[in-house]
Amino acid sequence: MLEKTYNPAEVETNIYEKWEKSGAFACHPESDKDPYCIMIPPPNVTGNLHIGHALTFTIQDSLIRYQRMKGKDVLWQPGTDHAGIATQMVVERLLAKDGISRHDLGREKFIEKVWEWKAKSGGQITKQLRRLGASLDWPRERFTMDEGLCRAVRQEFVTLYKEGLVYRAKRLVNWDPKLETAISDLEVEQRETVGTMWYFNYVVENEPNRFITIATTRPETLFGDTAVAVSADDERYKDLIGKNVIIPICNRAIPIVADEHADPTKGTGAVKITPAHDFNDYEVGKRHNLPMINILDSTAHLNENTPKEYQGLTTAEAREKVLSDVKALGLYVKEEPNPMTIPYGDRSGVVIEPWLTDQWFVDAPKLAVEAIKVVEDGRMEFVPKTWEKTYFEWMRNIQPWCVSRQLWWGHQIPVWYGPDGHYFVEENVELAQAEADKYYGKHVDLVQDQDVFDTWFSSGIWPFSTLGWPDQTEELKRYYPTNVLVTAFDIIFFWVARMVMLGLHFMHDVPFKTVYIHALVRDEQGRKMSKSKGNVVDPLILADKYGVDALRFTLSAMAAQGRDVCMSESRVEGYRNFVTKIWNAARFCEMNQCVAIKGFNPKSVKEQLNKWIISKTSVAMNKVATAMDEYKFNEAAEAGYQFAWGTFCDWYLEFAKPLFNGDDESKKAETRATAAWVLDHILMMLHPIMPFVTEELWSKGNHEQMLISTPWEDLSEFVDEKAEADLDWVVGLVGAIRSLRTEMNIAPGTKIQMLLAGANDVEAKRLVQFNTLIKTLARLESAELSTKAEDAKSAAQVVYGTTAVLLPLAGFIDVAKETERLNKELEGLNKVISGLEGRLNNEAFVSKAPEKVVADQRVRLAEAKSGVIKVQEALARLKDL
RNA sequence: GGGCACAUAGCUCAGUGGUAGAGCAUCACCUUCACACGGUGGGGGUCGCAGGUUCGAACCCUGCUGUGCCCACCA
Repeated sequence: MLEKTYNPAEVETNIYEKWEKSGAFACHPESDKDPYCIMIPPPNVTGNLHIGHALTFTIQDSLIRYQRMKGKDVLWQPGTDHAGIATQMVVERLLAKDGISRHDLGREKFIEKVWEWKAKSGGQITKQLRRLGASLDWPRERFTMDEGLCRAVRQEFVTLYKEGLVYRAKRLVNWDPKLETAISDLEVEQRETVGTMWYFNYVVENEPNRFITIATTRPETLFGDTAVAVSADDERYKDLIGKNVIIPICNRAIPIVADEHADPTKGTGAVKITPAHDFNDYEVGKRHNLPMINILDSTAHLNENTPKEYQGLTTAEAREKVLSDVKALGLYVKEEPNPMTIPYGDRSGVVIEPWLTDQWFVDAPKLAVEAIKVVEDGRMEFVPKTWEKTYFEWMRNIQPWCVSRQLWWGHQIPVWYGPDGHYFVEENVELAQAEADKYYGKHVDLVQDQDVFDTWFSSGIWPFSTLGWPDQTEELKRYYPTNVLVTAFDIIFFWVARMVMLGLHFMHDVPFKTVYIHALVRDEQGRKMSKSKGNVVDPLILADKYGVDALRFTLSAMAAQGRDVCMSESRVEGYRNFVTKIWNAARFCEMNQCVAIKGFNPKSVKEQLNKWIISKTSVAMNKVATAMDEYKFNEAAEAGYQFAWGTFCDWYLEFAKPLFNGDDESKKAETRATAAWVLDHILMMLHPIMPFVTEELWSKGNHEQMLISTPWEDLSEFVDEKAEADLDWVVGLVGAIRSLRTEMNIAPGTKIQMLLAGANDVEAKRLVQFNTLIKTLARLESAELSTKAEDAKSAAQVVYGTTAVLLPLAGFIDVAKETERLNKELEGLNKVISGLEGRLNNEAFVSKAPEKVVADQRVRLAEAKSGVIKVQEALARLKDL
């Protein structure tokens, strides 16, 4: 006997262990089934499951479970990411608590500490994935810094280098002075602020009374100025071009150059050029061969290229000092507020400095060509399609990708330098040493590049590195390209684009055929969740409180395409109730000895009621399947919910009650078997979304295998339109009677008579055939055909299709109230009629609209008209009372 | 500055040319022998605004208003 209420916490752990131990999650490369593969977007190894994870992994697990049931050989590849910057920061913060910096420890010791941290907290996220029910093929779990993947990353880099797609260059990059590393454009966050524009005079060399006024938002960079640019056409400065001006404070002479960058309409039309600290100025500097003076050290303090009294100051301190010094020199003109955006590091939160350094770059523009083409020609598609525009937009404007990071945690770059700076790009030190020995003609000591790769450089090859690449494994051949990548839009650029470029380059095929982009999870008010706002919803707390199934169902039900998912606890509660409802339905079936019969043939059932529910089951299964095939998870969830609750529980089980308790043994047996069969299929169709309660209930049934491994059945052959029409009519009739009863204020327990007027042969037959069902559900003493006009005397009436439902209630009817009610009904019907007539009298509508639509409207008009007559008759009768 | 979304019931959202929907909330009645985490029945919407296309528009087109996001620029 099932417990009175379902206790999710108790069963979830047990069921998951059972699945995992049984090997139900394992892929079978040797099988002859069609493969289906999803690569998990590897979460940060030291991360914690947040609500966004819960959504993306629920979706993936639903797809995986559905495809597994559909008979595919499924691989859901698990793994975690070393997440270079994020992880290094966490460990540095921990060390800082003891007053230690990573530099105190040294690189080797520090990395040891990170591995220790990983060993300690690295299992957290995979435990949480299990809690969520994720059916990942765990024995295949990979880590972006495990031995195989390290080898793959080295090969990736060396191959790209030898193909000329990787190069080393001294360039202006986004420099994070807190983390002391270069970061990519994508890791820079632009924040809007109101800054200040300052105007200074630069005195013209040898002409003490002449000066040029420049405008700047960064006065402190003046020590790095190497020119002042004006427009060649600017009349104000034409004669100054070629002359020098003197930088205030440091009194260095720099030339005035003509350059297109200077816009006569902005500022004063004269702009100071600081090539080493501004991306635009850098381009100007290159055009005019200007020196590039770096005035900052790696922590954004002023360096030895600035006057002594400035050295060691922060940029903010330097700015104040420059301002007061310039004012003291009498060269200050004015200042005004200036709205502007300032770059911040998305991890460190500090202001990013453009800084001139040597870095490794991947020739992304070249790799992007094919990556654009595959989406254009449909070899890869985005769902929803609208994201393709975003993808194109970015790919067509892609910049070289800086892949080196001045961090310690990550894949150290496989480049070795000789004493003279000559370098050797090889997969390991032995190969590099051999090359170096050859090159120098003797043994020399090599030093490996101190930098590591951008994390995305390793996750970019995730779809094939996890399958064994560069070895040509069976798995690689079988599961690449994968079927779908599921992710939120925020990492299309970071990750998706890189995987496509690298997948196409190394595997000569797309990494996945479909990219499904789901919504971001927001709070109830639609705000982005963030720790600082304190509106973070912890999925695990919800899971503990309401059960994982309720959480998963909520996320699926809200995962409509292209929308944000707003998480509200009341929704979770509502779906927890649904889980309970299923549980109780199963309990009810159990109480009535509804046992699944092996070899039960739905085609053999005789009762129309049973044919009806079997047909409805078939339709529901197909709805769920279609929705899953189209990534419409909300529709899949809704179809299962409506069928299980709205059809099976609300109607079928109620209909079945008298049969369960009836005397007809064969009817009883058939109904019991049917109920068990339908319940099993409800468990089946809900399993991908709510795996735990369904498996638990399945395990109590008469089954040899677990639900997770049970094939999804196509039940299309059991659709029975006749049965559906019959019972749907009964359902509608009962609804009409119930509604009328309530309006007439008849106590729910009171049994009354019902007469049906105006029924045709089919309806008359149904009334007889389903008499017991109708009486039971509508709480009637009798349900019969009306044969004579007097039946309608003192009866309350409601129109149902072309029939009239009569409840003889002599003495109970409040004439005034009933008149009002009928008039309201009449009004509604007349409104419908005038609308339909207007349409049908329109020549253009009748001739141009599809036949089916026109015919449909005619039927509705006829129904409404017969309804009007019936209501009018009822009104006339009331007058006689 | 360029681009992409979005605006439907009190709330959260489905609905892409043919009778405006769901869940939650709300109201009334019901402790009926699976379930009060329940049952039954209600109420509630000029589908952001203005035009246009169409026999017919929440849906397609144009403009407007508002909201969100992305990218770029910013002396």
